[in-house]
Parts: sequence; C-alpha cells; structure tokens
Amino acid sequence: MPELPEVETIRESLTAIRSATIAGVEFGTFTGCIDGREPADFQRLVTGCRVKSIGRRGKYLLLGLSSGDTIAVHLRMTGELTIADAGTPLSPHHHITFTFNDGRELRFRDIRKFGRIRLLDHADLAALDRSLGPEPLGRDLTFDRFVTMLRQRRRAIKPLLLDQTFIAGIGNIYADEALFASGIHPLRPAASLDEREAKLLLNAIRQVLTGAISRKGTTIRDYRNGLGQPGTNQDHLQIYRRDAGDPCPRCGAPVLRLIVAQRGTKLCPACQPPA
DNA sequence: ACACTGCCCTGCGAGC
DNA sequence: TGCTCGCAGGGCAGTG
Repeated sequence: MPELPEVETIRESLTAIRSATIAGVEFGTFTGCIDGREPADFQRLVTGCRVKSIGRRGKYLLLGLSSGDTIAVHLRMTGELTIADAGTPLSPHHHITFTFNDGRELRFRDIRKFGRIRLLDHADLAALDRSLGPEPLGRDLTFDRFVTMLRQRRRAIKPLLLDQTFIAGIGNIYADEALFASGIHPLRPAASLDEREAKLLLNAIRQVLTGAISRKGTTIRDYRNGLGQPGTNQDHLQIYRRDAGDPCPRCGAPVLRLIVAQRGTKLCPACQPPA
C-alpha cells in the first residue's frame, strides 16, 4: 500500500511525463474515483494542459498543469499510476487513461476502487497543504518542533503517527517499523515520550523512510512504480511482516500482534515495553 | 481532543 | 474441487 516512500518513488518515475501535453482523458466503467466534480468537467478542464511539475505532499501525488490547476492523486490501498504505450492492453481494473500527444499514456488502475483523483485550483491546493502535518523528511520538521508536537498530545503514539494532520505520509507499515526501530510501544501516550525517546523516534522515522525510498518502496502485493516495477524494501522490514509468535529479529522474544487504531500492529513486547 | 464504528472494495488464503 | 469467511487497511463521516 503506497505510503510516503512508494508515492515518492512513483513521483520520481513519473518525471518522464513532465512537459507532455494531455491530449485526452478516457474513462472505464468506474468513474467514482473522480472526486468533487463530474467526470466530463474533469476531462474538459485537463485536456490540452501541459504537465509542468510532478510533486508529492504526504501520500498525495501532485501533477501541476499549465492551466494553474493541479491533479491530486491519492492511491489509498491498491491504486497504481503507470506510464504505458498506447495499445498495450488494459486490465478490467484500469479506470482512467490520460493520453499524451506523443503516444504515451498515464493509466490509473485500482483493484479496490479506494483511490481518488481530484482537480485542485490554487486555493484547493493551499487548503490541502494546510490540512496536512509536516513532511517527516522536510527541513522544517526540527527535533525541537517534533518534541513540542508530541508534548501537546495525549493520544497513543501510533494513532498519532497515522494521523495525516499530525505528520504527513506515514502509514501502517512505516509506523510499525519506526516504533520498533526506536523501541517505543505503539500505545505509549505521545506526551509520555521524553526528549531522548522523541529523538530516537524522529531519527527512526527518517531512517525507515529514506531506506525505503532508496529501495524504491515496499512491494507486498500490488505496489509498482510508474514504470510498473516493484520495490525491494519488503526484504528489509524488521517487524511488519512477522507473524504473531515469530521471534523478534533483535532479541528473539515472540512478536506480539495488537489492534491499534483499527489496524493490525506488530511489536516486540521486550524491545518495546509498555509505559 | 479523542475513541470508536462503519463504510468503501476486491483478492487471497485458511478451513471445511 | 469449490464454497464461505475473515482479513488486509487510508480516509472520512458520524456518534459519543
């Protein structure tokens, strides 16, 4: 499932369509992925536009258009965005095809139909930006700011890391990995973390995310980059893929599985003691 | 501010 | 072999 490293990898691979002009938009039978306006309006507003930039904010992929609008794509669980040559076969799960005037296509495929594509004007884009927490790899997220952010919150740390308004881009895989790497129990109240633990956690978040980006993302089932290639970070996960009862890779204690914030959560009860 | 539920949706693997 | 069932989960609306 695409989290920050996967979306960043896709963004990088999609720079190949920068400067291409959208010649048309074709829909499959499912158009519910077009968010906030009628598919025909979306089609009309993006056709003829040049793709000026390919950016990312949190888990959103942002295609900046020559019109000034931005196509914001959220892949949710199983969304895929890939560049293909016109004529290569479409699967039943392809929902949107952007055709370019050079014969290439950008295709949106989504097995579970959770993904969403929205056309944003300047004000919408600014509102999206404001609604999201800081980028974990951004320079403006200093250690001091992170400590302050945690101190104000009584929530458990894992639900907070998954909250995109708190910090942007972390999903279930990297939350578990970062908490394991920093030895912090997922149910610890955020405000109970001392400075040393907060620093360990921020460093772990950054290390886990940059490591995953360098390996082109985590492919467990569906994830592919914009060229259809899987990542290799699944071979480097420490805790997320373990089954309950498997030995902890660090100390050998049996791995524990909890439900936290309605999500399956893996941890080592010895390395990550409760508060 | 926070927790919790239900919803969206399909594929897959376990169990029978 | 073929069925049912539970599970995977990001974000959001609604409720408490």
